[in-house]
Amino acid sequence: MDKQLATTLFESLASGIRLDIFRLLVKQAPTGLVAGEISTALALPPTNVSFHLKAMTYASLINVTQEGRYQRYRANLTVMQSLIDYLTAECCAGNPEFCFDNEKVTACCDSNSLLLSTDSH
Amino acid sequence: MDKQLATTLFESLASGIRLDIFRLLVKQAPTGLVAGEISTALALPPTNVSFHLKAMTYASLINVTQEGRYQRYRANLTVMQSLIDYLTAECCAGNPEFCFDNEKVTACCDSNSLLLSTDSH
DNA sequence: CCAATATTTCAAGAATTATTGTATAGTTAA
DNA sequence: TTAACTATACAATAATTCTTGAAATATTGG
Repeated sequence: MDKQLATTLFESLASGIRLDIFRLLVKQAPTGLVAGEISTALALPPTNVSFHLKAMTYASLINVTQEGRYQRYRANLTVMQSLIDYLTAECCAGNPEFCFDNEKVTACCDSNSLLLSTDSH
Repeated sequence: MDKQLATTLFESLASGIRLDIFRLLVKQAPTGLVAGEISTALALPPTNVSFHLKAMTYASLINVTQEGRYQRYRANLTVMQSLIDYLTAECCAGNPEFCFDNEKVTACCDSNSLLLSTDSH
């Protein structure tokens, strides 16, 4: 997870519509939804949804697969986990005592040491 | 953590400059830095840094305290932790098996149950 | 008070992003 | 093949965000 990717992912999440789309797709994992279903569920014009889906796909926040005439979108939960790891590393980095309550820091850092593999921590 | 706050925070992190500022302040926690130090460290015009600092402060991603003629900025690690919790809840929500590797899911969900207090999970 | 310093506000323009209707491309089923 | 359907591409406009220099505000030290 480099800065460029992190920035792009945050950009992808920094819109009410895109956040709605992502949360909808997480709820529908692993099946996902086709574009029309997303458009209907959020009551938005198909072109607008398509615009945001394209941006989110480019950012790798979601994936798309073709199913005949449908385009099925799924949340990319792997990259989301990487983003959480990145954010956790940013937050904890050298300063766990200011990031977490005392009673929580042990649980957090234990899980971090398991979840973070490559990062220095 | 409601959607509005989450969106605002993602917006705050969705710029290379603001991400640089935040990472710089995390590294300097808990002392923080005054505006001029940030401007110098990142080699950016003071007005531009001020613009971003204002946005980040409004979003509560950072805090500011006055020290004479200086304005000292600090990373708000508490809200960052809330954001990580929110993102974790979004990511895991109902679908831990698609979010984490099998060997990691136990560690993750254990820490989540400790870290998440109000959210249904 | 005055001069120097630190930071923000303001204003203007540049750049980017968002929204929507229309048109196009691709797919399916009869 | 044709008609219906799904989704995206395109184009135009609207809206927002970014960047920067100049001016304004506030504080300190002499």
